[in-house]
Amino acid sequence: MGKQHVTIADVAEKANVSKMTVSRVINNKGEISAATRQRILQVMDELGYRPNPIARSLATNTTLRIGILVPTLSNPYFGAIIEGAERVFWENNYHILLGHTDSEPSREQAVMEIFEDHRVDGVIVLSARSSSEAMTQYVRNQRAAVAINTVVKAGAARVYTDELKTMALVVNHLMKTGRRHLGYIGLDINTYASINRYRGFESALKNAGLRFDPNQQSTAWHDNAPSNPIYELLKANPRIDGLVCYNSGIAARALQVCARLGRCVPDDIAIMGYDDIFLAEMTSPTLTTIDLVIPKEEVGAMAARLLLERIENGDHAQEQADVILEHKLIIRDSAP
Amino acid sequence: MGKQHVTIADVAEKANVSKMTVSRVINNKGEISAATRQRILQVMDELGYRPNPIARSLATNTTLRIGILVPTLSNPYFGAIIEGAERVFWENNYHILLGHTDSEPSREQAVMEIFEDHRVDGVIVLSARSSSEAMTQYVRNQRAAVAINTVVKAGAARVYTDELKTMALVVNHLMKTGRRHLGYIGLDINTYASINRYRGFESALKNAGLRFDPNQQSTAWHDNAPSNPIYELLKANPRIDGLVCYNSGIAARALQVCARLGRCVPDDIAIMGYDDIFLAEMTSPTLTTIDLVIPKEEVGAMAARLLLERIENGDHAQEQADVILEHKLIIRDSAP
DNA sequence: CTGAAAGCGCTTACAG
DNA sequence: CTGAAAGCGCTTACAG
Repeated sequence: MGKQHVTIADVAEKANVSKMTVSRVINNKGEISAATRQRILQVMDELGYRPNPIARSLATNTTLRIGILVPTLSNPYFGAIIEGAERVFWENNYHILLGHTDSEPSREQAVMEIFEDHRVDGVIVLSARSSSEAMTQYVRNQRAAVAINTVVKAGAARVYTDELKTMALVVNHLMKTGRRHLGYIGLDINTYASINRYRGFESALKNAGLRFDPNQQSTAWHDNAPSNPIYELLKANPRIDGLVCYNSGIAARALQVCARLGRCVPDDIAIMGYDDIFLAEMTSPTLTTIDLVIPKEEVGAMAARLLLERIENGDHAQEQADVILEHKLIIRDSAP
Repeated sequence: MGKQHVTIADVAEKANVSKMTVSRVINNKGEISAATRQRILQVMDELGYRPNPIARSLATNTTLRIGILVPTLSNPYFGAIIEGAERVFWENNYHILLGHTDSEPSREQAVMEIFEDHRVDGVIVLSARSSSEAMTQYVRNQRAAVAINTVVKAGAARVYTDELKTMALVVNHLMKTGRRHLGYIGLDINTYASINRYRGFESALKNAGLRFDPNQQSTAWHDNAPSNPIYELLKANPRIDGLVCYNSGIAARALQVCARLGRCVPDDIAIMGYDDIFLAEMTSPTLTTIDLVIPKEEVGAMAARLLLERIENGDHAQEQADVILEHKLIIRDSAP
């Protein structure tokens, strides 16, 4: 049925003091005699008093609540980041209001407005897809913000992956092992990562002196596509001897396609995944991938710390605190 | 910087009416003349008025907020359930306060108390590990509750998997394909699923007329264990010709162990996973598993609907609405 | 059809 | 060291 809650007035009455005095001991501020302090603490204990955060929020205009905007929870990538952030928030008595957009960019605005309405003290935005202008506006209406892999011009600390540098790492590895005809399988969504990973691949090829041939690339991967773009790509471009995949799930599918086409991995073709998930160790051959240098949980924790700092300093005027995340190679059998 | 918010008083003043009247149009209740209604709506629009849910919560003692207790977000199993629930809540204007326990049973109480403090209208509890008595108590202090794969005596609608029936399915499948010496690899945690899956395996063996030999079972799997319990088990029991694993991740590891031991899957030994994740299609051989008959998102959605019903009917006196989740076989190559 | 008053459970100046 | 009053932004009876 839910409990009957005891209020500050109940405590005040039983302890024979004013609500003001009770409030003082709750918040540990202002002078107060040791005796009454003790008495009040005891009464609070007897009555099982717990302050009502809603009333406090209304009075102080502060909520100890953080909004996290996330496209999906089915992807453990986001789960791990949120988990890392939550640990920091938990220690600091902040709680999380979930802002799930169900991977619909059109819901991002609604979610950000709900954060405003609920007066969250700050927001963390994960891989949002709104335009830079729109996101800058949404963020300006928040009290503090951290954007992870999300384009935003100002008003937020930004944490993002350096896809150009990462793709250079990938392409160099493939070059060093003798591959010269590189293909790419991307993802058909407009996220920061998707766009920049592809761009990074393109410029890494150019920097390496290789020709970038759009016909050897496909950004059309879709889990429920009627045709299989990996199959089409490899079939149409038999010269491809190194295939870079947007993520390790796609790379695993690429292994299956190679088996179907009778192309031997890694002898005929090297396959590279992205993100070192459990799956990467379980395929055969196992997948060579790249992974964040720091764990995803630590990315979340870092974002949380940045946000708490911004909440305390209380305005957006402070310098942009950009944090750039780097990747490292995890070499296994698909691209030794 | 955050926005300056306009209040009901601002609207009232500009529209030349009382706050009461504004409140009536916001909530669409009570009689009101079409003219003033129009005027107020227009003023609200001009001023960009949005009601403050905190103030409303304080006044109505209702929050449109749901607490979800979850052990971890790194596991997409929970992510999918929460995602399904969120879609239902979103449609009904409820929002989610995240109650992450970081897989620490000791945090469950704290999280449930935070839910109380924040006056959530209801809670969903996922795979909690507190004792049945403790959980019953925590749940009694909430306004409404749904428990998924969590032991609780009363006060909550319960949604849970029928592990006995499921294990009968698994064991029968292995029997039909000629396996007679079955082993089990469990997980070393005290969850509803972990305990009952093992029990289910035991009773399925007995019902099938097979001997249950504790030495052929291991519940000690741990991702960071110094030794590999799968290896130990198979090494010590070379007669095992069918291995049932607590989940598909463990089953994938078992495939690796078999390769190491030179045991051919499925000829020498059949391997069964549990939960049909993407990984199960990507191993070689691919994994035979079982999976929920309805998608995990639907489990979440169902739990959300149950909870909303209970919130509306507003008390725990109503009958226990137990929902039992069934599984089906997904036959692949590791146990054809 | 509309409004003045009180209240939800806290905190914030301001007095003493 | 302690308290009376006002206020945070809403809603809920109660009047008229």
